[in-house]
Amino acid sequence: MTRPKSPVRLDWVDPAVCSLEYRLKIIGRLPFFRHLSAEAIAKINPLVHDHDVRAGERIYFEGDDAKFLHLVAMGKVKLLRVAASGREVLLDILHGGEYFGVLTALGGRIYTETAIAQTDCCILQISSADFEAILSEYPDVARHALEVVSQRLVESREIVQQLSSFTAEQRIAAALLRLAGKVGEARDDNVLIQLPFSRQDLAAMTGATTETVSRVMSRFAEEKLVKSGAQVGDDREREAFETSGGKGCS
Amino acid sequence: MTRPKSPVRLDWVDPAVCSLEYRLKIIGRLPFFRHLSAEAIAKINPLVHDHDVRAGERIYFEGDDAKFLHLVAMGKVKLLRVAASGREVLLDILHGGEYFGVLTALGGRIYTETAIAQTDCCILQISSADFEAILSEYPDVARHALEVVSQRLVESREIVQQLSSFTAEQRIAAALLRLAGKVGEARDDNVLIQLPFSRQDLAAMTGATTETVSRVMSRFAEEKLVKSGAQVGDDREREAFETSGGKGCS
DNA sequence: CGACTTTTTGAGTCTAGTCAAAACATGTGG
DNA sequence: CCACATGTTTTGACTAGACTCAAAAAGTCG
Repeated sequence: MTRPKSPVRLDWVDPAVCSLEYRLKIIGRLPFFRHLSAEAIAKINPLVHDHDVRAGERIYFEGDDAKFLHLVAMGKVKLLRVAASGREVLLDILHGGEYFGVLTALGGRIYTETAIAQTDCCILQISSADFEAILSEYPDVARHALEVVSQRLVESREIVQQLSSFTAEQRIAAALLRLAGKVGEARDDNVLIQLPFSRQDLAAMTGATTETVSRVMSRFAEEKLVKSGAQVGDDREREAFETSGGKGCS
Repeated sequence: MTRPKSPVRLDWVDPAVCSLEYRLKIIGRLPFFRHLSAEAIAKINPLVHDHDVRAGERIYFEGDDAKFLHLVAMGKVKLLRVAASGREVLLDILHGGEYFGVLTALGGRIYTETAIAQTDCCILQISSADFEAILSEYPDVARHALEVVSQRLVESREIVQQLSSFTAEQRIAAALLRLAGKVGEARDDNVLIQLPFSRQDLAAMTGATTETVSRVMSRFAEEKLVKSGAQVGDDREREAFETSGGKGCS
């Protein structure tokens, strides 16, 4: 276990949340299924297996047989790949309602990245075969999924552009803004990113080294652009932005 | 016009190819529609507008209103984004049967990248509204599209990993292998990439400068890993691989 | 042939990586 | 509660890979 346990559980998973009584509500709120009728949700419900995962645990490994489609019911999950050099590359951080695993379901494929619980999580799993059946029965699900995946492709290409054309400083700024937009909570005139998120994670997200991230973050802190740390009682790690614009962070 | 016209048209678009008589056949071969019945294709046919584009011409610009879904019937199209710094980033090179434009159709979005004909092309276009209608009428189209987009997401993330963890040399090698896999033609014990493809293009594809690409390619040529040039009469530009494995190109 | 573009090569510089050590946290057991 | 072990972050000095600038060489086309 490389990550120390947080002093406070940000996303404490109350066992009751994943109990049967709440599942219909959670499933019905997922982007994939939100548009479906209550009866349809009830029919899908028994196909969904829920699974509690503790922070730091692997949900699956790159290369494993892709038997399930996964949906984050609660908590945060990170997707990463490990290069031959041993370098970890953080591809995405997922939270409530987002899918991961494989949508290229036809044919038994393998996972192309590793999924790790960033916080304690509740994960919903649907077998590839069952998801195929759902797609056949409710064609609109495929259209919603198409929307979600297309959006993700656009984001991934945005990252490709940033990796190709930004300096380390710009990439780190862009990554923080991305996180702020995704998991940030508005706080007066700044944004709080409440995540157990190390310099290593940020380095893996920006194609930089931890040392470089540390130096850049120190510079940002000096310029009063961000604050970070496990401050203010309850928060494990936070980044608070004051001005945006600066440093040409597109 | 930054690119000189090629002495030989690699993908000369015979006007007849895009004539009515051939359209049904072409449309029926697209991955999106391949599985449909002849009658379905015939019904879709009138919704498809074909459009000849000369090498170097812009098909649309980043930021334009996304009114159409595009499909490459013939030729090669490159997708790129231009960073604030002016740096071009080449995101993908598309060929026969591949889509481009926007699949996040619901709601009038804009194109997130610029599309330029790399060779003379024949492009099929379907308006967003018509494509929506097709998705409703033939739900399997959405599933096939889902498959295609998911695959593209996996590829994009592969590139993210490479940009994050590879040296310039490795990125260039990986890009060549990617091109070889996609548009390469087997040739005895090597692969021919028959494309009008400048050092600039390769630089934009790998997040390197033209100078670095030139130096690396010279080194590869020295080691007899690749040959390149407008040699052998008809070919405008070619990369021929002998050994693969080398240099840790994953 | 001569204008133009692309590619190659060279020299100098700088960003970010590497290696190493100190400072800081966090959690444990005496 | 303190001292220690473990892991993370910060700082510093050095290095190197890739960029910039500049000019020559090679190709392309009218």
